[in-house]
Amino acid sequence: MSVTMRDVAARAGVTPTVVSRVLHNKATAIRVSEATAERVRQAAIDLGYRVNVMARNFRERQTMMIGVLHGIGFDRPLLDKGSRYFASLMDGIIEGAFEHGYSVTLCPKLLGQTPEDAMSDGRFDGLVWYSTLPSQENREMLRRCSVPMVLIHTKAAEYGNRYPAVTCDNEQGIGLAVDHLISLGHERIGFAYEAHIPFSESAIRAGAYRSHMQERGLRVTDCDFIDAGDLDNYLSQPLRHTAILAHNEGLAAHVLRKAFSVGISIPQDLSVVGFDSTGYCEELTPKLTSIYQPLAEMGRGAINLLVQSIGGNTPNPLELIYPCSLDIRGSTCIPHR
Amino acid sequence: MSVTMRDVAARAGVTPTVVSRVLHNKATAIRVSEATAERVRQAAIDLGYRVNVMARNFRERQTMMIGVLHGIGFDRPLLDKGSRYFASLMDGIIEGAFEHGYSVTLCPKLLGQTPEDAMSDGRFDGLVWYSTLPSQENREMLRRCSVPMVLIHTKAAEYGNRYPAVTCDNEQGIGLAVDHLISLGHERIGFAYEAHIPFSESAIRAGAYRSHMQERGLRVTDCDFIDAGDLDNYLSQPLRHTAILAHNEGLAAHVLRKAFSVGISIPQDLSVVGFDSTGYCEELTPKLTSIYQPLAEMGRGAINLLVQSIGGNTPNPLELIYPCSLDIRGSTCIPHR
DNA sequence: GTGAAAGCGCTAACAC
DNA sequence: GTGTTAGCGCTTTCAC
Repeated sequence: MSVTMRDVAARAGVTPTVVSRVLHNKATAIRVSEATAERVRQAAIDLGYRVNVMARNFRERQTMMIGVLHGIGFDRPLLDKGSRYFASLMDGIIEGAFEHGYSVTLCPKLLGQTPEDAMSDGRFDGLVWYSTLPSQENREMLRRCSVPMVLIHTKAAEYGNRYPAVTCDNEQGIGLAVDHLISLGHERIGFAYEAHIPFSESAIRAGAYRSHMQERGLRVTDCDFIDAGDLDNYLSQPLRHTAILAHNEGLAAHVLRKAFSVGISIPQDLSVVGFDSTGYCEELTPKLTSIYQPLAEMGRGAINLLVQSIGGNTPNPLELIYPCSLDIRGSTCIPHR
Repeated sequence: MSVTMRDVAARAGVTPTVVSRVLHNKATAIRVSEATAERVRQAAIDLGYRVNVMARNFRERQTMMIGVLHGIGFDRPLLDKGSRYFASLMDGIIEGAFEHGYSVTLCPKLLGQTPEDAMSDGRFDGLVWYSTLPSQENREMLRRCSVPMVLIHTKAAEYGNRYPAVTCDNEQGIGLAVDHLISLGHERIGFAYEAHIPFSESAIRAGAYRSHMQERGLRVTDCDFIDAGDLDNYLSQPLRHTAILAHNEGLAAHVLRKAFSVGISIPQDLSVVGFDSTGYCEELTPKLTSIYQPLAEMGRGAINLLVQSIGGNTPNPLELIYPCSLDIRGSTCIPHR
């Protein structure tokens, strides 16, 4: 049916071996005469020959494909609404991968019958894991996986330093936000998060908030942690805080909406700071002041580490930590009282 | 190195053939005794056997992969800023593909050395093409491509009805928007688009605007078409229109921003209607009234057609046209004069 | 410089 | 029910 090397070889009056050498630019290294090479090339063009990538992948045991386990443990869809978190990361990943000659496959669900199949069946040369849920099941899945992998938004230590990992500097980022609010004059600052979902970064951010507040001489009690599920209730009572720091931009946006619906003015009545700071923050009303983590760059950084792993090298460094900055927009101001 | 069928066969005391049959659930069809089957399964588990997907793909000549040529001819990145057009489509495509057992690979650039390689080298069982630029180069590339393909946002006729295609009903959508504006009392309605980019849909929408206006007894002249590049200039002069219809939501958002920067109030001074109506419109200020095309569903629909093609069937229908609706938000109101 | 031969792991005719 | 055999298209020793 389709044109193979055999056909090209026949037409050029050589063997498939030679064709292989010519078509992969090994002709000079493994000595093929220029005349022969030219004949082979011409034959390939005449016949409209194309390598069969699958045959080559099979033979070479590499696919030049990177799988992105995106959205494992999340409700889909992920790109078309709300926070641009995944979108930003994906842009960086796709770009980084293509620079190294890899293409990127999105896996909203796991491929294959079982988790192990999914990931270690030769389909991908490497994997990007960015489920942020450190469940026992995930841990088990990763343990069984024999393919190079990079973790995003997880500390390498969390999985025994067996995989390279990329995070932002959550502590520093939270510090920027707390200091910003304090410098505006806020003292009663709450932290909003989704208590029932054990995001590992969320816990880190919560901890950073607590310790940074205390360093600044501000008391933190359990009442200062606001669960996303309680937001309605929280906002319907007299406000306990003059500012809220949310663990990500999606939740911050949620606070904005809820506040609007019950007549609380942002930022006059309540300052709000988010985390992530993608284009989404620009689109909200008011525009959301947010801790910026360079997601696209983190995606590219993750690919760099992964490519090292795939090449058989120990990624260096094993962990890439990106500093955050603070994008001050319209959702924060000095407190009214 | 890794465990193969041979190993499993040896351990179970059978041949690879039997293993293949058992592990692909053909055991009953091709009669394998339950006892043997069980032994094989156990051996596979004991050994931690996993199919080598590449070997299978090679052998079976199918990869269960769909390639999405996204962003060909566009500046990257595409997901993290601005319109959610691509994001919405991708969500539908990914979801649709997974329902059929396919995974989705994103190709911001073409793979391989030449365009033909890129697409017909056995890597993908099918392709989604959603470059919206009907350039000669694209046309040539598609002509050479021997892999099943589906076009999004292009009429099948534009490529000789050789590929199934998915679009929205642009004429009907534009009609909804024009009628909405007319019913509010607008008569001077302009159409904004990017004149230098030959989006095929853009031209269709422009044509639909013209004819629908005329049907409603409103005159359209060349002055009613506003080029994106001229927006600054256009908005700095006395407004020629009371409403602007933009060819997509990205450009509509641009109008919103420009208007804001020169002190034109939307919608009081100028009503604005976009096209697409993704989550992006909700996030803008004011929220953007927009013609809705069901992008995620269109993505799924495209995959359905593609899967039919891959299966060797002529997609039926060859063309899927989705009706639009109108999402009225805050960027339109009655004209002041 | 070029070719012959073997084999990657899997599947499917076709025996028996 | 199970095994034998051949081969998908490619690359890579190793020989000449």
